[in-house]
Amino acid sequence: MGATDSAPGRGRTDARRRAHNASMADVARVAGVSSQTVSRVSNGFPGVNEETRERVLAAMKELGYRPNSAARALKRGDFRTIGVITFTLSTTGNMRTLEAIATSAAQEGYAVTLLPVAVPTQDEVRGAFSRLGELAVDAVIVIMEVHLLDSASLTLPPHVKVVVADSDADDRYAVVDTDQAGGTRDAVRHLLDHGHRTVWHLAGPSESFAAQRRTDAWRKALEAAGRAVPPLVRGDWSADSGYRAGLRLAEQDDCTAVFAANDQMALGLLRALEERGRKVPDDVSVIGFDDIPDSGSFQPPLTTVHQDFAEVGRRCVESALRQVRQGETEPGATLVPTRLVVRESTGRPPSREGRRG
Amino acid sequence: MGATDSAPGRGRTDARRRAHNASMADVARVAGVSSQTVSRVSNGFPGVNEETRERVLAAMKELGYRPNSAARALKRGDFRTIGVITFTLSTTGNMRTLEAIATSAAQEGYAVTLLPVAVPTQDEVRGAFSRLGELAVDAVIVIMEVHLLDSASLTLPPHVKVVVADSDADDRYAVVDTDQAGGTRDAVRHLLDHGHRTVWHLAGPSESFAAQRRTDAWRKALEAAGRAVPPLVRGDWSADSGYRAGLRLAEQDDCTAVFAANDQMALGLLRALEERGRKVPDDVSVIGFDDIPDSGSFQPPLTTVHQDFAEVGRRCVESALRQVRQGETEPGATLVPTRLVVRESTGRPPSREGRRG
DNA sequence: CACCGGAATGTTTACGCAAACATCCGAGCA
DNA sequence: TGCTCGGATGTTTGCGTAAACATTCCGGTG
Repeated sequence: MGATDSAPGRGRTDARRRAHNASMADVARVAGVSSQTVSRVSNGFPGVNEETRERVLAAMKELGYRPNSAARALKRGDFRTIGVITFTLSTTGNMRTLEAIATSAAQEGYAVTLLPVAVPTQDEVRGAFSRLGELAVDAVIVIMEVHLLDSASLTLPPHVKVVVADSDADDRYAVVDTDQAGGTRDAVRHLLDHGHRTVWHLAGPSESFAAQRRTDAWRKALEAAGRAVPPLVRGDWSADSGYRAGLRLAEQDDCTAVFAANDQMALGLLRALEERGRKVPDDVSVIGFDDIPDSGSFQPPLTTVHQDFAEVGRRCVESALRQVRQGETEPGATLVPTRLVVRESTGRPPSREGRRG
Repeated sequence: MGATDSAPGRGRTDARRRAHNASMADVARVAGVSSQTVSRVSNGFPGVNEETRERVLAAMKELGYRPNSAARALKRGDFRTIGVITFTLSTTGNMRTLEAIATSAAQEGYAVTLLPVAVPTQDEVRGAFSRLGELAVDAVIVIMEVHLLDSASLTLPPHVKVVVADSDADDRYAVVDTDQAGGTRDAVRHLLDHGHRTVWHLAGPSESFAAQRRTDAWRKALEAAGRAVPPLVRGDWSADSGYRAGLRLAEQDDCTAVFAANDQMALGLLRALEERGRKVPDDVSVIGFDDIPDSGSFQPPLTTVHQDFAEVGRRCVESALRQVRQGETEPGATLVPTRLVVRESTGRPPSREGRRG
């Protein structure tokens, strides 16, 4: 019953964290100015005498003043924050993109908040989108297959701007994507140029748009070159699925070149081929996609298509902020180019005799 | 003049986003109650007639009402947000930890905002910490070597709670760490149990505390078993550094077992040994640390120490929220156990003849 | 029948900031 | 001298919410 802390029953109003950061009013008092002047200094606005400004700055420093972002957001109507919706971070690509987003955003004075989606179902995604309304963000970047949210019932707060990374181009949104088709074309041509008659394809899961586009581009590149299109082999992005597919491919002795839709599957593929006694690149050439950091250490080092995730992230932020600042959405796609990284897993096909009818 | 409201030069006061989300007042008007009642419904407080509550809920739905988090934060004095400070996301561990943090936080109704630090220097880190004050977070989780911020000059807003993940135990903060020592001990014992006379160690960079602890534990485990402690070989976590170290290790024919401080270096090591004709596991056993997803697809599949990053993330959030809720810091370390995953890269040493003096 | 107690609901207020508007003051000019 | 003009600064106001406090209305009670 005793007044432990200070006055009894003082009825701490609101903020139980009293002893907290100094407010503008505190600074104003110390500096002997009005809080409005403090505000001007704090925001670097003109119209403050140099001498006054310094007095205010000194007071700020003395009190350890930090603007309260909640009050700012409430007053200004924006949060200086970008949300990132993602299903999983466990792919190199998503992660690197996220990292670039965070860095670029930070440079612009924006924070990044993560909105993880537990299961990639429409409901979950829709849930994430609707939570958005109360989630203190000015824009969202979606790193995820967007067909998950193509339902028309999707309602998201009208002021939240959306950018979609690395996914299908829904024309309602701004999309930033790697040039999947270009990268694939380069990969296929690289193999054909080495003399392979055709190129097999270890595709990613059919639900993935990125996988779909690589597959389409692969088929198109072969057709354009007048080559036969071998049957499709599918994996699920994992090294293990690549291994399993590799066991099957090792049986096809007319298979001299494989384009794997990502590096991890290529890793499994290499192991399967090795196990089955098919030498890479002497018997079979293998090319991947992504250029994950380890791919130079595969056995043999993997030739692959480098994706510039950092650039993707950067452009996502760029587009998001442009939309926020202009106050209007900006649908349309941006393509980030890829680069072929030639290492040791590709070479000429084995000489012809013995195969063929 | 003018005065219509949409007159030219209307000077929209504050929030230029007028047509925005409905506010409590709007809901109150529609439901025919006071905004306070709306607040009570919104927060699930008692003392509202069931019938009234439903009327309010209906109004909310009709208007698509979403509480404004800025106003909430301002009023309540907390942000329901956890910040994560990290240097890079490009290691599997950091990334998986981050993912678990985001998921756990979401379950508790907390958002996660990312605070990337460009360069891991003290100044940068200190900068990140001081920005924290205005950065709308109630707690921070640091995924980073803390010795970067051991400077006493580090001042962070007094109300922000700190949890340090996977790093050294500074007794000012709560620390959640993987049981590096235990995992290392298991790895070394596993090899010794297979009959190896001693175990070499491919260490991580000396700046890393995690690396340091693995090295210490490795040495201690060997000493405890009365074995010789071979010279230390150092890498920098990358597969490539593992490869380079592997080339050197391949020269040591008394080296029959290597404990690599992470899986990526083990990957490079495997390649180097393979290239030099040293069979794994017949000539040399290799064991890693981390159990990254691909390690089961290495050649051969890698025996390694599994780290439960998800659990680390979860406990970080747990500790952070406990601190936030109790309003006081809670220094002390928590250890998350590891698990040995035995695959095919470890076995008995080759028979002795031919070696030895 | 005046009164009490408590549930349901309403009114006031303040959170920290910044836009809008108001004021003050000295320099320049007729 | 009286006036305007513009830079420097102060005052008022409101953003959306929720705590604190006030009011209303009810059945039950002495």
